[in-house]
Amino acid sequence: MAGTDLKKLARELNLAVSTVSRALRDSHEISAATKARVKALADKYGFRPNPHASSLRQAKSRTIAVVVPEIRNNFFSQAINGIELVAQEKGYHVLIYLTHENSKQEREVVQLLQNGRADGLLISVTEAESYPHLEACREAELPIVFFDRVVDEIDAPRVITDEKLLAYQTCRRLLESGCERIAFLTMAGNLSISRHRQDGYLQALKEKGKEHLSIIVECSAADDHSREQLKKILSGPQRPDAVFAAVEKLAVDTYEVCAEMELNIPEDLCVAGFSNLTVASLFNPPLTTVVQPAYEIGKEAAGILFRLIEGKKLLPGEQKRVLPSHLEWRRSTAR
Amino acid sequence: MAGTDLKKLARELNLAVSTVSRALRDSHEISAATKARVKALADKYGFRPNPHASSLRQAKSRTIAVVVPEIRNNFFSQAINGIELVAQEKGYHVLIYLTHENSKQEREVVQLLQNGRADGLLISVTEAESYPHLEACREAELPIVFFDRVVDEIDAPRVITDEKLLAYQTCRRLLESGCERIAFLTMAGNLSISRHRQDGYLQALKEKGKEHLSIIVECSAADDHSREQLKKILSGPQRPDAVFAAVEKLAVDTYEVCAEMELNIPEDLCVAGFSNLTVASLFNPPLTTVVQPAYEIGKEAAGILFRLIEGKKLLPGEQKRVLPSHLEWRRSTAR
DNA sequence: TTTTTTTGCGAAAACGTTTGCGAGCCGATG
DNA sequence: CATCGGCTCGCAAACGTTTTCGCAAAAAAA
Repeated sequence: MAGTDLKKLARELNLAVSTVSRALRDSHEISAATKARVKALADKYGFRPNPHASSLRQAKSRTIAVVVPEIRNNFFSQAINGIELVAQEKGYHVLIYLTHENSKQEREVVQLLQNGRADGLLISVTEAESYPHLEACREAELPIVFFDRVVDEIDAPRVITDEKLLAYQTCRRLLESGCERIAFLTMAGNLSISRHRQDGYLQALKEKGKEHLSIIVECSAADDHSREQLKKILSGPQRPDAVFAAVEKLAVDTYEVCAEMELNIPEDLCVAGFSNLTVASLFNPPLTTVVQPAYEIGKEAAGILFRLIEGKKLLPGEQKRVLPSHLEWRRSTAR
Repeated sequence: MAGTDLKKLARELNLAVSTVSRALRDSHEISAATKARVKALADKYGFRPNPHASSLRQAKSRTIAVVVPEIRNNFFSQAINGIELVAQEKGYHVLIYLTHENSKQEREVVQLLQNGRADGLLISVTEAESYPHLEACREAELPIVFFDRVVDEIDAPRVITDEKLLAYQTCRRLLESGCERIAFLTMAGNLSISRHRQDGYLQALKEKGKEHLSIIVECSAADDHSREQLKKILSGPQRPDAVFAAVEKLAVDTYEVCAEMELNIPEDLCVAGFSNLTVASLFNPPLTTVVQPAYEIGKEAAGILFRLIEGKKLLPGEQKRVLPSHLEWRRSTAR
């Protein structure tokens, strides 16, 4: 019922408000008999303590916030799935904020969390020159855990993947199967993930002595821009014979551009990329992907955040957790 | 800063707490001069009013809750995208709850919202015999708006699509292009969307006088079960020559089962289905889909919810809003 | 001038919980 | 018998806002 509060219960039971409160929270200083009486009535009315009053009094919200660039992205939606699972187990609530790759929005949103709205923050950052809002969280003693897109300068636990390794392995295999000119497609790029993946790409080239053949294509977040970029590259004089996409969207864009330009994958162009598309194997041709354990990342990050919130010591490996991705080699890279 | 509250500001400015509060909220009874003084200091400290105190006092949380069966589903993640956009514009926060198609969880989660944690609820329900928790919301005067999966018995605004029409059109076109035995794949079924889509399917069959050839396959939510079901149907004596999937997952399952059974789409089996996969055109073969305007549904539903929250009158069409889907006819249904 | 209105601000009560402390009561212990 | 300690429970103070009311002083009207 809407209008039930402790006062009403207390009146009806001839008890003090404090007694009712304690009874409901199973305090040891309340007799079993009254506990039963209280709980019975509370049940009857379907009483739920007002969360704002509780949060105000206890200075904790039983709520965590998740900030991600976007949600129409399998990686993030899977991660959120993991996060929500853990949160629900813990009896916590989950606030979601989307920044749409806009660092100003990210700043504003994070500011809103400072004053107790959330007990902790899980964030996959968007690109920016600096992150004062995250520093502010540290000062406000709001626990943060990064996942996937981290910022190195800020001292907070992070859950990431061995992306550099997998970028390296993927590119090496491309080279070994005969690709000569691999283009690396990346989002505008000072992001941790872009850097790491690019490092892996370059390492593979270097190892094969083909560093001078590197082609790095920076695509902006704008929808059409990346396709225009791609078209230019693919119709240029020295067309690459493979592309390695740092993010899912760019792999998909490549397929679309190839269709438009009537290029055949993999004959004319091998395509591989980081992606959590569960349907990559249904593509024409099936798309070679590096898939990250998004769900596990979410669970892991949430788990660490809760340990922080509960003031527990972090386990040795938890300050920087690296989860293994894996490579699904499919026909889009068959030479 | 963490420890800034009205009291601190008031002390430092030689003002009363109430004056500071009013100044920050641009009350007309505060002079421009003091407003400026107050705001300057508040800015300096980066003061944010404690949301729990505000919510407690004002009996509103500036938060809405979104309850969906799952998030690893393009329809829902796109819808959430739209919802979040509107909410952020309005300065509202968004709580997310996943029910994983579990009606008990849905009930529990919705109970938690009763006591002011959220000012409104956007829900796409999971199947259940009854929905007492939603009735309770109405009694608690918590505004609800349904989207996509609605429950007819409950009197609340709903945003849906013309799914029956599109199911009908799709099946008709399948029949007209020569399919004889169309199987309708659906999730366990008393859900509004299942019923409506099935109605469209049956209507098409009836119109062509083939109602007796209907094949309705109820697949459970369990992952493997639906594939087993499919295999049985497709290896039976009277194999269907087309399937129409009521939900995305079943269309994908069909592709996988066909691959396993070495059935060719569309030669051996036409496939179509409701789906918001943006990459359906990249499938092998490109998948014919009925795509719903998920993003717009989210925006629309959120808009209506806010009108409810703000106590405004609903516009005539808003009690039941039907948005148009559209059919993307592709090679998976080419005969 | 006096009266009324307006302007700007302060004191204090609320919102619904949780919690420190103290009070009464009981049985047990000295 | 006096004291003590353990059980239950009530009183009241918090938590940080918002808001009602009231009160002066200044401005306007008389």
